Amino acid sequence: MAAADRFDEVLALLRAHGGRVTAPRRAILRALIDHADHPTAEQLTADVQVRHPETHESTVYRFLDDLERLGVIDHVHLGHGPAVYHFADDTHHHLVCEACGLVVEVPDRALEGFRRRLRSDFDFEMEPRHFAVPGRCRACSESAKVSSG
Amino acid sequence: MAAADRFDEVLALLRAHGGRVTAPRRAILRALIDHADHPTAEQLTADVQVRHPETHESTVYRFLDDLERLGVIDHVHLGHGPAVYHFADDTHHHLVCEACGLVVEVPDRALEGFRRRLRSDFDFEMEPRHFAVPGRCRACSESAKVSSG
DNA sequence: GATGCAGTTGCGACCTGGTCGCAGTAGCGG
DNA sequence: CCGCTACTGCGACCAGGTCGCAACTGCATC
Repeated sequence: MAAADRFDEVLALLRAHGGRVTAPRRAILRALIDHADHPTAEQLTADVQVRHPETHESTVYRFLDDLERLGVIDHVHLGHGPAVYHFADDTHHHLVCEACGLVVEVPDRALEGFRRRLRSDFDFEMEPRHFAVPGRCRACSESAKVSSG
Repeated sequence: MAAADRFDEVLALLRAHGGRVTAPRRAILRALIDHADHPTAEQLTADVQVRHPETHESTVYRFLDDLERLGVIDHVHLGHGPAVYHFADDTHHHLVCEACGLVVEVPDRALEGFRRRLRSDFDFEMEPRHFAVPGRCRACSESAKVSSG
């Protein structure tokens, strides 16, 4: 989806649900779209405050909550530290290296075998959208082996 | 391992590393051993304070950190909210129902297929010891289907 | 283009979960 | 039973986020 389309589409959806389009909301949505990767609420607040320094963090949190309720975005906890946000139509999961913080995105279907196994063996429906799967990237896992061996 | 053995063994290990055995530490370790499931630091503090009300939460956190550094215990984040603690020799992983909070323990080997897949396809070594795997238990996943359909 | 009112805002207080510096206390090796 | 040093209780502090409130403003209506 083109960024301009997304911008107008989200605002239309917001209005359709009785929400109002305000200057802070435009700026926050713009910041979300402009961030290619996974921004935190703090990063988005900082981006918005470059042009609108009076914008308060609580405004950002509240609008992010609204967008999440509308199904526009999701938030993910990558580990300790703040949550990150991304558009909900971008359906992937996150692997996070606990050593260097690298985030690897994996498509949902990569989970299918494991999900089936947990379903049949443990009556559990895995859904790691809200929390990332922790571990080590190859580089960190190899350097750990070298330094400890 | 019998509880009494574990108690003495941990204290011996502590002393072997230059640590001291104090009344608060005995009480915290006792509370850890007496908890069959996965207590939070707050629960352990409360348990200890039944008999030793002067015990401070920071003492509990510090001793838990020490025990973790000694490899005696691990902490796991089950989701939002406080971390829980368990003995490190009890090597399992945690599936947590995000709806009802149910914790399912799974042995490490249940992860092997998925771990191999992530390793070969994404150069990633999954190690979900420090964060639980989120999802829904069977009951919650079925009641969600009913109420939404 | 003025009016009204509900949705939104900035602000500051507050919350949870946890950490830290400090001065005083107390293990435990000698 | 001394003395060194680890440990303790205490309170302040921190990150990340939430909430109540009074003021403001989008926007539907007239």
